[in-house]
Amino acid sequence: MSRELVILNKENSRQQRTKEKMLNLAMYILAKNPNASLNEIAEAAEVGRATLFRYFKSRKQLLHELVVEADKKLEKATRPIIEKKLSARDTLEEFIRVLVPLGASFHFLNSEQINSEDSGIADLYRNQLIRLRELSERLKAENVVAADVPLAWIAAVLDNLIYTAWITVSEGDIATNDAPGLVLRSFLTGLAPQSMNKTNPRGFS
Amino acid sequence: MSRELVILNKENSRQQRTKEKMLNLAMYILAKNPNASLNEIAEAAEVGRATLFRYFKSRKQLLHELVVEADKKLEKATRPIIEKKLSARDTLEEFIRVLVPLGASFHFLNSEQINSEDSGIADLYRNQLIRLRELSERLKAENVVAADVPLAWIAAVLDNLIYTAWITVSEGDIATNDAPGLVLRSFLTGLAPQSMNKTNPRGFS
DNA sequence: CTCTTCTGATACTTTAAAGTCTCAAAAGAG
DNA sequence: CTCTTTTGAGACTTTAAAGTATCAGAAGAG
Repeated sequence: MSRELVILNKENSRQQRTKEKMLNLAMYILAKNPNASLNEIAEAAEVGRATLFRYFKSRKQLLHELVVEADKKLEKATRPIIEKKLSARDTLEEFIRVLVPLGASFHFLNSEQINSEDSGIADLYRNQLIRLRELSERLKAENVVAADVPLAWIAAVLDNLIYTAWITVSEGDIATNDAPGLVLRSFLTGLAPQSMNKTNPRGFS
Repeated sequence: MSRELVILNKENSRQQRTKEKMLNLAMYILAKNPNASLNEIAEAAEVGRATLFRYFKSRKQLLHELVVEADKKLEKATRPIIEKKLSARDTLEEFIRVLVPLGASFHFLNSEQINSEDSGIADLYRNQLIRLRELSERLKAENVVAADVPLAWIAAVLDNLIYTAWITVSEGDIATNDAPGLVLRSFLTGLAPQSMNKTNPRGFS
């Protein structure tokens, strides 16, 4: 008769791919509209509603897995950067580069929509906030950001610029490759023309 | 027997005040969480759920009135500025000053949550977008913003900075009076120190 | 104080989305 | 091709929020 009763993901099976597709599209849809119905998500992922429920026993669990997923992606993207022990300025630059394409995950984890109950999740959320705050502190300490700017403002602006970039790209209004440069530039020197002798901050053109 | 069957708002009656309280709190709550339940809104406004339904026959109508309200407020705040025919730079400054305190209305009207169906509303929404876009265009034309920055990015950043300011203030993280300055500064010159040389400009302490 | 208006509480119905179940058929593996 | 796994469709139940109705009592006007 049949084998295992447990659904075991076998390396890179069909199940694995289906699940990933659902997670990806769910992230995409929910980042844009946090209260999208499971119907919309299933439709976007091109699977039946039943399949969604086969892999996630409830909306809550889907959300949970998305958060864990988002955390994993962000961790994987940012840890190598931190380990390079660059200057705050260079860390910022590399952070922006990797975070803009992860805008959905990033904003998703940063948004408060989720943290209600679910103790384990609150930690990931808190970690994320702490990371942002730490970077903000270093930027101030190393004089990359002016001393008189409140920490809360630095973190909030960074978060929002990254999310704005992601959404603007995903709606086709600006080019993917322009986005990180625009974020860095907006954040550090603003959008006014660099009238004086200011040199273009390195790297971004 | 009793008088009018129609509920007629008599200048500044109790009804008037109740309704305004509900509209204000609804705006506040919904700006933070677009899918808050009517229960939460009623609670925040300190009225019974029944009263909410007395004044707004459905959630949809509440939303509708909120949009109209938001549009009125924004119109009232910005029209005088436009009529002054200032430079783009000064217009921007005055816009930011009046829009930050109206952050909830502003972002509410700008968010896409609503525009579904309801033809009349779509117009207000479109007008709002056009106003933002026009300002962005003028900023570019008058060289307040660098020529190579995409219009979509200017408008998006402006929208988001204003909303971020409002929410940061309303959560108590930055002072009300600091907010417009931070927005203008972030937008035009960014958060980096304004000094010419990279090393500490202020010498020792 | 008296009479009317307005409100809050509560119990009720309706609706839309969440969640369950079944089955036939598509997709893969051998 | 055959046999097994996995899926999509759709019918069904449950749940939570939307929406309705009623009524007793608070608030306000004269």
